[in-house]
Amino acid sequence: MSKSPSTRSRASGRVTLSDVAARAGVAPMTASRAINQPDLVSSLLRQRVEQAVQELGYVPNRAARALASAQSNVIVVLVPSLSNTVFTAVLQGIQDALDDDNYQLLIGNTRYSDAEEEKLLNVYMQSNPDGILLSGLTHSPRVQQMLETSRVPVVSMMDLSSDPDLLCVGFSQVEAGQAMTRYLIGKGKKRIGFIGAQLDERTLRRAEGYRKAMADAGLADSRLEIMVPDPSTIALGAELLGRMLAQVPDCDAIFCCNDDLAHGAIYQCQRRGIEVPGQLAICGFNDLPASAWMKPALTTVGTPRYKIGFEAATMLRAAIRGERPAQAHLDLGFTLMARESA
Amino acid sequence: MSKSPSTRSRASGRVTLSDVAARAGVAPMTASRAINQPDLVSSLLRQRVEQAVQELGYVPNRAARALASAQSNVIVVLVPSLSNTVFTAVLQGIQDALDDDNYQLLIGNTRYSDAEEEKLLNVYMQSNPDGILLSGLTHSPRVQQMLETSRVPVVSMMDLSSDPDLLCVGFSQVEAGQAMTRYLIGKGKKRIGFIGAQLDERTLRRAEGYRKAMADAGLADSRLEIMVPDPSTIALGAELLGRMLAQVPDCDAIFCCNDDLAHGAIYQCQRRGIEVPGQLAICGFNDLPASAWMKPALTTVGTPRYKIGFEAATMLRAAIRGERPAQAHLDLGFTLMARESA
DNA sequence: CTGAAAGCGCTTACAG
DNA sequence: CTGAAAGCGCTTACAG
Repeated sequence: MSKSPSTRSRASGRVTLSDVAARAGVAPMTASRAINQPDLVSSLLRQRVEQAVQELGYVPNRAARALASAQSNVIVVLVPSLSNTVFTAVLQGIQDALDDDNYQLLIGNTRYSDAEEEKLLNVYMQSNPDGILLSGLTHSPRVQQMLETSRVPVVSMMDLSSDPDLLCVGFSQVEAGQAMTRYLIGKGKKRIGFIGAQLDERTLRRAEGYRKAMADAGLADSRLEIMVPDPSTIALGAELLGRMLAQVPDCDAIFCCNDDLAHGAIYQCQRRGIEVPGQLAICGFNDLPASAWMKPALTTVGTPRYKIGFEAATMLRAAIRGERPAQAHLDLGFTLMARESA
Repeated sequence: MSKSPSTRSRASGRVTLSDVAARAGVAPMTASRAINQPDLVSSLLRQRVEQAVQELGYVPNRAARALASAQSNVIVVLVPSLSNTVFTAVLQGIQDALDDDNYQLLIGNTRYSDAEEEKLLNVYMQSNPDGILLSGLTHSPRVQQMLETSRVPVVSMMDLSSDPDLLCVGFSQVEAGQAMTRYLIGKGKKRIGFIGAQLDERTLRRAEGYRKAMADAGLADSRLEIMVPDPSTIALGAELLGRMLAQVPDCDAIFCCNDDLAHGAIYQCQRRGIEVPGQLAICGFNDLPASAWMKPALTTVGTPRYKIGFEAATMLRAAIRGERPAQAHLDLGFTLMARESA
């Protein structure tokens, strides 16, 4: 195995490429090639190396490889939440797109905090990533600076940027918010409330779309908006429904910024004996699995989250190879799912 | 900055510790200490180094550090799913427990597959992890062998092992399945069906508990069990409810191996006009957020998933430091949540 | 408290 | 197709 450790040895005791080479009777360089570029090695030596790898149980040291090659094969992914299935679907898409590429995913959970994002990126930059996938378009100045000076390829997920130089994959959150609001207006609703939580970028954009549509229809009224920074949960949806009805008793529809809130609002209506959509229409955003099944089935906006992850990772991979994507902004659209609740 | 690259230079162009040292007028070793063990450096030199770090925007190279120190500061976490909130809660607990420890989490999604787990572990072992967190107790022989030969500390999450040498944090899935079944029996139910999907380790153990309780009560009947390998979803729960009623028309209760299935079963009952729990009692497992809110509120088993992650990471951290935990098997228990549906 | 030397385990860049 | 030399950017292990 390894040379017997001298007094000053710092050897880890693990099997190294040199051990494999020695056993196979070749130079380390040849062993390296036999493993990483087998076509460049004669089949005889390749077999001897492969056998030595098996016999010794050789595991390559990724740190050494990264250091020598100046290539980490690491891709950093930053998402605001791991408990929100929207982002776990995005992650699934990313993993599927990168499946056989030997990339190592460094997944960071920013918890909807710019400061946390900055902290995570700071640490992850130490791994010298080949590429970075970010959620959303707005980031702290220091994050933007880090990204610029590092010159690492970046793809932003979820929304569409107005900056033509930025690579992004998603859909227009503003238009989606607008489309849902128009749908409610088209149903004859006049007093349409908007419930927003978390107040992340996407919620703010959806609210922007809501406001546009309401203003266009001459229905705008700031009392119809309830915006709170708390995380979106079913419990919060139930609570905010109550607050909305107290504040605007003649409210005839509520647009919840996501399905969790909408579920809570509907459950609360059931408890209070409010008929949905007869007395009050309720709709959500994202089309979670339960939405199609609950009674009444939830009217909501279907979003291509899995595909966003898949396409963003695909775009990033191309960018890492130095290719320019055909379109820097990939619009994956959204789907209004008209069901029973509105 | 860096020495001007000679013809044979392989320098990455990034700012290195030597650049910082040169700027601060100290040896690289002193710069290293000023950054990593500031107490060992005089305040004058420390300040000069800190300033150089700022001015140059130095980012340490983690690969170089790992190679030189034979310490990766990487912890590998393998979970069977990222879309199941049970495991995202576990991850949250892990992250919180490891927050300021400068560990880098390598999160692998095994997708409930032993083969995938093996593949992931194979790749992640290349990062020379300091410790490993695994879900479940059963793994492929090659995984077990990899873990043994690597001598890396491992903590298993979710269930309790019978092997005293194995570190684990969780609760008895068998006992939990048994407890829920006894609860239904105590409610006077005689024809209690069991619906299991995915057929992962935990589902099989819960089924084992169900069988024990049924046998103890003299109620065992293999036709009452429906086990399918498909992933647990609301849609599947709806479908399997139908299959169960077709197969066992006089069924008076159904124990679903998790809440997703139970939600689907309840929604299906609503569609079919079956009264829950009057005509048919339904219960689940895990107590997802929606379970307390839906009508009827779901009777289920509350599980300490966040705490499992937190405690497992804490135990692993101790093991990495070479400490033996007070108890190798940490039982965090479970809670029967008796609500409306059963 | 500070630093010169050597080494971690690989790959690059040559040369043959 | 094969290999000897040098280097990646840090830290260990000494020595002063």
